[in-house]
Amino acid sequence: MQQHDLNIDSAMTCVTKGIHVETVSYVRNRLPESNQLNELADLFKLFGDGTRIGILWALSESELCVCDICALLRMKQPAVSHQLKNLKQARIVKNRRDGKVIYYSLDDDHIRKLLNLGMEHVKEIGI
Amino acid sequence: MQQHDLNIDSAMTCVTKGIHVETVSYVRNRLPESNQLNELADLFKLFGDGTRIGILWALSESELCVCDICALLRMKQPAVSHQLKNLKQARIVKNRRDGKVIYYSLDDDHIRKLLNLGMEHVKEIGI
DNA sequence: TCGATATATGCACATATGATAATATGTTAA
DNA sequence: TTAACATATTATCATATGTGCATATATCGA
Repeated sequence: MQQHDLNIDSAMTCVTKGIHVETVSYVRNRLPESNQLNELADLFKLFGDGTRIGILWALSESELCVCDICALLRMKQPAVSHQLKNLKQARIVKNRRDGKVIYYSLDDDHIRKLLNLGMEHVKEIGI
Repeated sequence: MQQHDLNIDSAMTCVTKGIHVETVSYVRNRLPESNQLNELADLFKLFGDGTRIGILWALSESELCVCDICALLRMKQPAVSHQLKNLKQARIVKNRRDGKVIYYSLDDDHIRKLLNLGMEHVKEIGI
C-alpha cells in the first residue's frame, strides 16, 4: 500500500478523515513554541546520561572540585571536565575558582527538585 | 607529564593527596546505587528529545491517538509509533484500544510535574 | 473472506554523543 | 622563571539513537 503519490503528509490521513480535529487543534493551541520545547528537551538531555546524573546527584549533596568528582565516580578527568562544561553552558551548574582548584555546585534549586521528582518516579515504577 | 606508570586511577591524584577526602566519602555515602542512578538517567533520556517532549507535552493536554500526534507534530506515523513504544516501555505513557484506534495518555502524574518543573527552569534561564 | 484503515515492527543509514589520549592553559610555590 | 599541579581543550573513534522505508499485524465493515 503505497502512499507516495500523495503530496500531503501521509500522517494526516486519519485527521483529514476528521477523526479528532477538535482535540488536535485544542492541543495545538496549548503547545509551547517549538524552540521552547527544544530548550526543554536540551535541558532533560543533560540529565539523560548516567555520568552526568552521577555528577548532578553528587553536587546536590555538596560542592565538589573536579578531582573529587573523578574519584567519586571513578572517571577520567577530561571526561568529567567535558561534562561539567556541558552542564555549565546550560546553567545547570556553576563554579568558582580557589587557587588551582575549581569548585562546582548546582546553579539552581530547580535542579535538585527535578532530581528528586525523577527519583520518586523511578522508585515507584521499579516494582 | 605522563601518568601512565601509575596503576591507580590517574584521576585520584588530588584526592590521594588528601584534598577533600572527607567530603568525597560523605557524598559517596549519600549517592544512590549506580543502577538506580542509571534508571534515573534512562528516565530523563526519554525526555531529552524534541520529538518525545512534543509527544509528552501534547499528551499532558489530552489523550490522543497515534494519528493525532502525527498531525500535531507533523511526523511520520512509524516515527511516532517508535517513540511511543519507548515511552510505554518506561511506563511513561499508557494506551487503550478502541477498535482500530489506539489512544495514548500519560501514565503518571509525575510526568506532568517533571514537564512543568523543567519548563519553569527553561523560562527562568532563557534570559 | 476481502479490502480499507490504524498501528506496529524490522532493517538500514545518517547523525549525535561520550570517552580517550594528547596537549594546552592557568595557578601556586620555590 | 621554573616545576608541579588542577583543570580545560582538541581531535579521534566507537557506539548509541532517531528516522524513513517497507512490511506486518490487527480491527472493522461489506
